[in-house]
Amino acid sequence: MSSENLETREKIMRATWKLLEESGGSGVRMSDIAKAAGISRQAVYLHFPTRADLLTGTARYMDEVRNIDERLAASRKAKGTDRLDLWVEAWGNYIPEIHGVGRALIAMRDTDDAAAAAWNDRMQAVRHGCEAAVMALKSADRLMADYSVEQATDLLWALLSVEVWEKLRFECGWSQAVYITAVQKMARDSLVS
Amino acid sequence: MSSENLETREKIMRATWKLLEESGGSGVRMSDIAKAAGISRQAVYLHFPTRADLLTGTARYMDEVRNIDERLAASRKAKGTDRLDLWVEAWGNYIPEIHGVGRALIAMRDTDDAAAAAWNDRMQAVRHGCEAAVMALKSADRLMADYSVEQATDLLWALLSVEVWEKLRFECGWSQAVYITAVQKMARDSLVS
DNA sequence: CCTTTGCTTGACACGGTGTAAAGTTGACAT
DNA sequence: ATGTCAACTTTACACCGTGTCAAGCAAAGG
Repeated sequence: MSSENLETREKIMRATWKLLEESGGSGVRMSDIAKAAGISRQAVYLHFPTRADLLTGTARYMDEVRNIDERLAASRKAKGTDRLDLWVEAWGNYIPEIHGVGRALIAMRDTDDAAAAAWNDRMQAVRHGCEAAVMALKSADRLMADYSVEQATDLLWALLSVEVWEKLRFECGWSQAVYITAVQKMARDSLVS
Repeated sequence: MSSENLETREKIMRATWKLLEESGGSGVRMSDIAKAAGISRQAVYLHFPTRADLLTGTARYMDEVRNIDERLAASRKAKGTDRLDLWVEAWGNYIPEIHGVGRALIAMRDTDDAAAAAWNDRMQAVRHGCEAAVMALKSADRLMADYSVEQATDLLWALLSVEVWEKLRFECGWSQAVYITAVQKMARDSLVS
């Protein structure tokens, strides 16, 4: 019952995840999700009061299932330039997995404050990763002279944004592997002295 | 009458422009535009059958008024590295002026094919500018060894995207001047050998 | 004076989100 | 066996923004 409750909640989030992944993050309605989860549309609203709640809930759920913390941990052990490379690789390889939900949240940002807050929150976490990588450079005295830590963090963060990933992967037709190596190189060339 | 016609059309586009600029490109409805233009909502549809038509029409109108071709021409005369710097500056300084309409078109991309096509078309023009700048580097034998012209173009194009500009200017709080110099430097560091 | 053109007014269809209320079903407790 | 509670279903509807439709009005211009 309470377990049934959790199972349904999970079914909804899995359906959301799947549909958003398949569609690239657009054109997925609440009714589509309900149908895919095998329940009524209203049941979805019973578990998630609004669309934004569903999306953020699903995003959290994905982090949990995919164990984001652990996957990003590897880069934390490295020093200096290695850390930058590993960070780019770790986050860059995580983007494709969250892309669908990310795109949906980004699309809602304009009209829905809750969605905007949820996405900003997640991106703030990414920024911390960027900052840590930049700090590692600074500690090794390899940070490009002209930039402050903050500026370098901002640049790296923008370079690693989902939007840039989308452009390169889809509009430019890059493979994921090429994306990773090119962005690693670009980060090195522009941030490491 | 036919001149009255043109005047009304222009009034609509000016209102669209103004409202989108003020709002940052979101939350502007057809009725808001009509009110701002001092006409009825239906009159807007008389001149622009759909929202996408209005946005693309306004974008074209802005190019015309702001004389984009001429402004981007300056960079075309320069050679090698200078050309890259000038191109980044020219386009980078044009972004804030088209940002409102751009944001609105980007927001419609997911649901409206016409909007997507219009925006892609404009971005393709920007890509050509990027390509020309990269070719100039190549001609001067200063293009970073590891990249093909196409790859370098893609990278520069992504770096110069409206989305990156938005992130740095608004989310990171950069000034326009800092944005220009930092992106110029980043482009040089990563594309010039 | 009559037609055409540009606009207004008011009504309405549609799609998607979110709400409200009454009904069904099954688990569990007494 | 009976009653209760929770999860879910069904149906209906409000709201908003886009886009459509039709009738009417006012002014320019033959």
